[in-house]
Amino acid sequence: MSQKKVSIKDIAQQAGVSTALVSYVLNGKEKESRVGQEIALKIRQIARELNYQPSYLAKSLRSGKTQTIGLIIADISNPFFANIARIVEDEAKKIGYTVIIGSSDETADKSRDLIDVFLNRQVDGFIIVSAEASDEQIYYLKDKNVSFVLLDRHFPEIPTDFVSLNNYKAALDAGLHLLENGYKHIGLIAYKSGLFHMKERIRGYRKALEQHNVTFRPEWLIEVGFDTIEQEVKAGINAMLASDAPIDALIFATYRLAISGLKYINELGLKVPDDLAIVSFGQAEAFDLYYCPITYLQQPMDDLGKMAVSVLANKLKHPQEPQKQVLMEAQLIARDSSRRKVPKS
Amino acid sequence: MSQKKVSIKDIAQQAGVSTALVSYVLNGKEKESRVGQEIALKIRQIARELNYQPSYLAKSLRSGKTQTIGLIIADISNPFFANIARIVEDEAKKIGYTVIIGSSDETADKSRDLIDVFLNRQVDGFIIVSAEASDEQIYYLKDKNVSFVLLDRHFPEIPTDFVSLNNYKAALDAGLHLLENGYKHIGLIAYKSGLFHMKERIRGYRKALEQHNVTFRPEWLIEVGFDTIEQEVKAGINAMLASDAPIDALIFATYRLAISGLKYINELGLKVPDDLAIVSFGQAEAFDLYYCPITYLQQPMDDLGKMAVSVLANKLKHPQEPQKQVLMEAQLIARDSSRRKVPKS
DNA sequence: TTGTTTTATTTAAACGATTAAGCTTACATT
DNA sequence: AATGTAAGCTTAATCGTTTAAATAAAACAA
Repeated sequence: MSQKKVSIKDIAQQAGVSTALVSYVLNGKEKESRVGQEIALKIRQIARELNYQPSYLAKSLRSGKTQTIGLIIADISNPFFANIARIVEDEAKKIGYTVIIGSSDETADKSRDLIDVFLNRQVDGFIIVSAEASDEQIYYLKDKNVSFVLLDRHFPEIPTDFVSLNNYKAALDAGLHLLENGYKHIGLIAYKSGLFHMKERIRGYRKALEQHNVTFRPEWLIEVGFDTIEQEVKAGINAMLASDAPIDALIFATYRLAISGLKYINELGLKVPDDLAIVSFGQAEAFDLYYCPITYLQQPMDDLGKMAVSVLANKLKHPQEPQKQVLMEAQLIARDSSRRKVPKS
Repeated sequence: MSQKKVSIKDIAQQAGVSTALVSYVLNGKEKESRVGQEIALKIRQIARELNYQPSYLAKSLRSGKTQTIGLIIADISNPFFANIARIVEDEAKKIGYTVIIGSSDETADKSRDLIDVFLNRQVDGFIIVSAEASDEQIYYLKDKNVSFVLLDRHFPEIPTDFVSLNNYKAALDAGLHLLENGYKHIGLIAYKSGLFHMKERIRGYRKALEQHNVTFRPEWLIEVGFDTIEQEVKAGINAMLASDAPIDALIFATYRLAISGLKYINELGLKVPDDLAIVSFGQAEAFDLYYCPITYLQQPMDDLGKMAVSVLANKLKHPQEPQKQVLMEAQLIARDSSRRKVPKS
């Protein structure tokens, strides 16, 4: 960078005053600090002429605030989170915050690393999409008295601010939708996870069956590990189909599971929805492109992102206010993959 | 944040020395600055005990370096760029840099905004995926003597460092692949763009036709505007099919165009590849999921991202070294959507 | 005139680090 | 004894801001 930055000092020199005056004027404190009218005007003028840009570094060092938010998401290669990231970024910029993003890749270790790096960078607060087994980190942050908001996933046993989805209700809706359309043997493929949002999805699914007096079969529920999706999804679908009560409908608890599952369903030559109805969480271009458009639970990404920023911003301004816990509703977008069941001839 | 940060001063106090010594020791300059053995040990010990974390802000203010890279990408909601972002972030972290990401959403205005915000944040350098008509910004940066590397897109008339794809070669390969598999009437859907990478793709496509002595038809080449993809793609495909020489194969110049085009091809009830063979740039889960897996040009995202970071890092260390201009090759992944043409019976 | 306010401005410390330069000792050399 | 020099520290300036406190000058009151 060639042109050495112009500082408050340069302006002061030009105007023939002290740096203090310049600071007062440029921060709009001329009234409180009783700065003269014409000198204020002159300072503003010179600042404009020199194209003065205040140093965030110096400001931050002094104030202890960096106007920076650390966003830790579980997986940036997942379009859902990528979009959330973009929304958070836009929203934060509107209120004068810069966002630094990190992807934990669903591991607690990386997540902890990121938290440390970001704390070192003196972020003012965090928005976090928690990874598996990262609850200890939440305690850590609470302990340090750092402001944060959990997004999309939260820990019911830890009192925190959060913005998340009513996953129970969403899964319940998905199940009821299928049942009402005539499907009785409904499977669910979920992640093997201790995270609450996943458990809630399972709970909702089971509640739907219960409400329609369908007896749950253990082989209908498959929980797969993060790093063995491919194999376990295949094995799971096989088991569901080989059951005494083979499934006629399948719910995927996440977008990624759906992609994996649909690939395999294609391989098997099964026709959606005649052989197997489908509903999935999340949304993806892939769902539109599929020969039979996939019914999905639309998560209000925009609202989730915006709300998270707003809750955090508020928390930063008023640290003592009570915690905000927001649950949003997903919307079921019904399409061909779950259309009313036609009895096989 | 409750526990007030521990500073170099606290350590100095505990050790009963001046802050200078602490700084020397903690920066490994004990030799040059002739610090006593045991006092050095003691300082290190105390630093560890107090869990000292240096303040980036103070360091940066002093040094003028923030160890931060600004990454400006054209569109974070595009999985290709989202992945690039992730790779850049990981790679940068390895060498001690933090990345702040901004999405220009393919507009020069937002891109300029981001550059200003990031400059204000004193990023050490930029990695930029340029938006349309943003060449003036590149001059601006050059003028300011800011270090940057262009990624994926560059301006041939402006001498800069860049890491990009051999788009000409990639498109040529795509065309030749189709021609060699028996397709003669090949269309291309591209963006209406002044950007070089897009022009190169078109040039490569036309070169392929030329090499096989296929006379190019104007209606085979459709260039659509960013914000009218849907309609123009439809109209374009219609025109290509209604031609005197209707197309039997279609190349999409980007992933997003492919998604849009394939949806419409589905609507039309055309069968891939029997009615229409397909090759697309970019890669997407959607391509795998399609009933007929789509042939695509695999961009070496990993290498692109890593190389960009490495070129920038080098530039930051040795600003005077000659510019690095890297062109990488895409790999054609042949799948069913472009399999050898079977003459219609 | 003297004292009290009010107004306008400057001084200087602080944020947390880095680093050139200066200051003591101790010891070796002449 | 005088001088040189190396070792081991400390001092203080600096990066660019903010802001409490001090100061100076002007305005007003008694």
